[in-house]
Amino acid sequence: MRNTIARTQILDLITNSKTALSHAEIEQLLDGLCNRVTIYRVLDRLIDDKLVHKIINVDGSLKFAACRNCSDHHHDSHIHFSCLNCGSVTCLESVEPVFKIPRKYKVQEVNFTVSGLCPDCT
Amino acid sequence: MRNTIARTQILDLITNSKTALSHAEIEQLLDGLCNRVTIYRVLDRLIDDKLVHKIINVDGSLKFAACRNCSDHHHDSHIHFSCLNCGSVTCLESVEPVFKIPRKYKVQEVNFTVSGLCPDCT
DNA sequence: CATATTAATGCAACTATATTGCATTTGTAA
DNA sequence: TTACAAATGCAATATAGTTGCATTAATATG
Ligand SMILES: [Mn+2]
Ligand SMILES: [Mn+2]
Ligand SMILES: [Zn+2]
Ligand SMILES: [Zn+2]
Repeated sequence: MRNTIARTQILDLITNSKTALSHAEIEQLLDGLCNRVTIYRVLDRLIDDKLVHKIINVDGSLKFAACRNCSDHHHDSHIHFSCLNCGSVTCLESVEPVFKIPRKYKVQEVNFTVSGLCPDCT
Repeated sequence: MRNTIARTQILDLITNSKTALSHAEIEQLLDGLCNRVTIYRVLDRLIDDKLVHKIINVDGSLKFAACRNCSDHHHDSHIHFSCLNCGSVTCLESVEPVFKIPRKYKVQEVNFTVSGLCPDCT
């Protein structure tokens, strides 16, 4: 795992962003720093390294956000809020929903997304 | 809204399926009954008509399942279980998660997916 | 510092999935 | 039975992500 310019920049962007970023947004922010294929590959690596987690939006689009306390395995069971107006996706780190599903299902991962209007768009 | 053969067949397939179906699965089951573009359009209409709801899977793929009690508006705030082994997606109609997010967010829709192993794959 | 090793990158081609425009077909109301 | 618009088929197009391979560059080692 090498500390390349692309990796550093992309991780910086994601870490410093208040909201989750899409591949397209990252590409635009990088402004030609690297090829779009490299962005895909760097994102994959950052996820493997537990530095970033992937969010599947309500419209099926993907967003990426920084991980907190995911050193050995991803545990982003928090809710993601997706604004239907501005398209922003925010990690609500402190909100973990409570649910109970039949014992016969073995739960491994969780993806909770709530959509509506964010504070800026209300 | 006309009652065409394609519409009837696709709705039948979805209604009678224990698990949610993807576009590809529907296409295969229909075995050439209609063009794949028609399947996309019929699915859109069925969703508009509140007869079917769309599920965004953990891998970003789409699945379609029959609605229950969604005559005037969709209210599928139940959990969906996505099996990482066989790929099946099941509506857990009775499971509605409890969560509380800051008042400044206006919630409209909800998409909860839990992944792991389904009863058949345990 | 110089060099060797191989991870990472760029590029082009390819794949998979979904959408659009338009001519034709078909369901249904009159 | 006819007229009209909804629905369909088909081809073209769009969008997103993947792959193979030659080249570049990060880092470990002497
Ligand atoms: Mn998150
Ligand atoms: Mn459902
Ligand atoms: Zn917003
Ligand atoms: Zn299964």
